[in-house]
Amino acid sequence: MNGFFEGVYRIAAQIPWGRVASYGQIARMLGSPRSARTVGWAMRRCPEEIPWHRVVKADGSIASGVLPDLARDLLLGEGVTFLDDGRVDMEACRWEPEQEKTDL
DNA sequence: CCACTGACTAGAG
DNA sequence: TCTCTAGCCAGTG
Repeated sequence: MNGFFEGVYRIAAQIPWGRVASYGQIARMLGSPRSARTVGWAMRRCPEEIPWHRVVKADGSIASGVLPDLARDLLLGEGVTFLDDGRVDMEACRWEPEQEKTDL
């Protein structure tokens, strides 16, 4: 079973503590910037080894189907900052896999 | 094999 | 600022 979703799991599992990634971002890493839906589809069957709560939408809001309250609680427990709108502060907690934030 | 659906995203009206 | 559409991959009926 070597497909798109396997790469999704691999990347999602690499999300560090206190960081969040968007579906589109993961899709981009896999080489398919438009396959964000497939990423979400793969995450729908996310194994226990996948920190699904660290995967949010591009605007920082928690994806549907997921337990929003649980995800928010987990993220808050990891020190992830939230906006006044109740969305994750992507600008502050965005996971940069290939970027070292050299001079941000 | 064809059509629909899904935890999404970005652009256009 | 909100709503709608098109694109993507994989699975199910």
